[in-house]
Amino acid sequence: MTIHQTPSRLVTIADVAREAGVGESTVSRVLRGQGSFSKRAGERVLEAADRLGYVPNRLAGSLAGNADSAGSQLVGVVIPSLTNIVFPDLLRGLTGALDGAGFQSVVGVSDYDPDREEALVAGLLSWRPAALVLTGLEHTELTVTRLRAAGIRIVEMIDTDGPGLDIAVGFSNRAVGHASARHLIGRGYRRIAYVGHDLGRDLRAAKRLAGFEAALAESGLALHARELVGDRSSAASGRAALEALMARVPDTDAVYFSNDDMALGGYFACLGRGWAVPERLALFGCHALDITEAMPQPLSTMRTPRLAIGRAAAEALSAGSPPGTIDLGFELSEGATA
Amino acid sequence: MTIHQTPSRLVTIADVAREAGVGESTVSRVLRGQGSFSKRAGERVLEAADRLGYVPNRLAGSLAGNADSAGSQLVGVVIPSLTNIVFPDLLRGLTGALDGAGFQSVVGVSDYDPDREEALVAGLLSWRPAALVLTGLEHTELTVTRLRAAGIRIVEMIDTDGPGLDIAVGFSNRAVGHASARHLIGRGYRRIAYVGHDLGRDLRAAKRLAGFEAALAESGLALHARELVGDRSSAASGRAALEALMARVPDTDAVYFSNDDMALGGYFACLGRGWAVPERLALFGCHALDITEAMPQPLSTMRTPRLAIGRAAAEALSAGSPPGTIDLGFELSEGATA
DNA sequence: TCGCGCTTTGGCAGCGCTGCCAAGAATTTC
DNA sequence: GAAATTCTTGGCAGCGCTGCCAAAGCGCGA
Repeated sequence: MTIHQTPSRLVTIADVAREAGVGESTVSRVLRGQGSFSKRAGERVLEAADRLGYVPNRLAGSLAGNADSAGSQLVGVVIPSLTNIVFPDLLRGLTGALDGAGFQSVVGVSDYDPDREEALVAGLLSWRPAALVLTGLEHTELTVTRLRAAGIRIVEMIDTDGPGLDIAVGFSNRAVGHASARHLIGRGYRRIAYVGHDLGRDLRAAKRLAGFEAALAESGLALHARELVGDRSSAASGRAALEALMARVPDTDAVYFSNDDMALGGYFACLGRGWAVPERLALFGCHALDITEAMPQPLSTMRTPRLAIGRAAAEALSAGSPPGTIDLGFELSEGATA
Repeated sequence: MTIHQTPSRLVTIADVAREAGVGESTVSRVLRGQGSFSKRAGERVLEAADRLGYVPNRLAGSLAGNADSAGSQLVGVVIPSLTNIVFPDLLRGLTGALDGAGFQSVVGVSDYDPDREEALVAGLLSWRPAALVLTGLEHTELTVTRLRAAGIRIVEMIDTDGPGLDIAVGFSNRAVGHASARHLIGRGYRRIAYVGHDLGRDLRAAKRLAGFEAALAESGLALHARELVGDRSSAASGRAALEALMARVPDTDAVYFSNDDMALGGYFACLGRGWAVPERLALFGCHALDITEAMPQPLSTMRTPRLAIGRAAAEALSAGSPPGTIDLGFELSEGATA
């Protein structure tokens, strides 16, 4: 092994062409396996490229390529959070499938802030991505304008309760909330409370609650109580919120949580206080996180197809699906807590 | 609002120059706030850019810019997993700080596979990133060769047990394992078992175990038993593995888990079986995930500075820190399970 | 009014790559 | 054997931007 000096200039296609004794275009064709070239040329180029340690410069490639529209093979992704495991799951499905199709993901985290999303979208667009994948259907006016002007494919993940900009992949959060309430009502619970995190920011959770309350109303019921924590969704918040709720409204017989991690915290509160679940208090979550399946009593929750959403988003993009909504549904995970 | 046709050609700097009645260079200077230009020119350019909805093309910018080395403002990131919350945490710290410094992250997930990492690194390098951020110190030979040849800054996160390529930010996994064992020994446990996931892939977990066993050996002890699941780390795996272990070696008095989520699964197993924690069985985890702090008995574990590692990585890059290792340490989270 | 030094400005050559085109080589057809 | 067809190939323009340079504009003292 030789001492390696940082080369003053990286190897370019011209270097490879010289080394292989062919023209630049030939190198380009061989390296992309496109167009026609002789076997001999192919071998020489590949050999030369290896010998020089050539790494193509996609920046240049994308710039030169089809300059009209989607130049690059980058896909911009904006998710609201990495804390809530829901979004890493989405990301996993997305990047997994995107990788397979030869795309790279540029990721931004908006922290549930529309203005932050706006800034991220602007930044991402400057890389001339082939497409942009966002979370949710709500965006600032400027964001929408920019997205329209960019003339690229847009995917909005996780929410199908409303018109999308281009392709929407997800499920109806309203329907999830509605079905959750139906389940609790069916089980005979009547004094049902809600425990959630900041609704102003997490609009999907707000939609679930709206669907939930609608179902209650259909049965002549109303939310027995609600306890909101300003914080982001977490087990600790769920635990604290449930304890606060029960101190305030002790005759509550079931609780609907904004999220499984909140519900897990609630379960911990019950364990700590010795409240029998579901006899004393029933718990119902959302999303069916892996963790809640390992609980002594598996959590009653709604399984949402997070991985599949990410994958479907990627597939819709690489397949060039027409605009529209792809509803992947959800499924009751019966569990043993409600 | 007018009907918006996808423009056949996106607005370029030349369009802005024409609209503003100035030269291209002036537009470039104004837009980047670099070099000198008159107030008047500045205003006209900004106005024109807004009017046309100009979005700079960073592809072109990076290509033209300082072509010698770190052209772009992209930073490549490779993490092994998004399932294990440890990595989203790293990513969060990283992207947060990187955003602040004007970088965008291109993310790849290697799934703990060195060959996959190799492919991802090759792919990321083709975007001529300003730097690359990897996880762990172990890479294929070809990966190392390519990284060296790229002549860019490299950060390796989370592991400081060995020589890094450039900048390493993290903590000593060996030391974590060692300290965990010291704690258990100090508490009087002697029949200590290990429950973990696939060690061949998660090399950091393997290093922790090595440190753990070394500490045991220093006290004249050895691992009482070990139970490995081929699966990835999860609460369900932890639960199943602990039950299998206890069926096999029932006199175990403490268990060291590869990870907090495995430990949480173990805790659930204890709850289900009615094993008193820590009297019948002590549990010790790793990483101090948020969730485990909300448990009725907080998990005894090691708090690792995941967010800080991501942040420190970003800062080392933007500050142009010299090569070397940044050890952020770790901290015992005493909890109540061991 | 002129000349000097400073600020401001526009033109132009690339950055590395791909698409297009036309020329040359190889192959086939009659 | 000549013409027609196909396959290979290299040259060159240009993607949108920035850096460099020289020219133009400006302020001010002599």
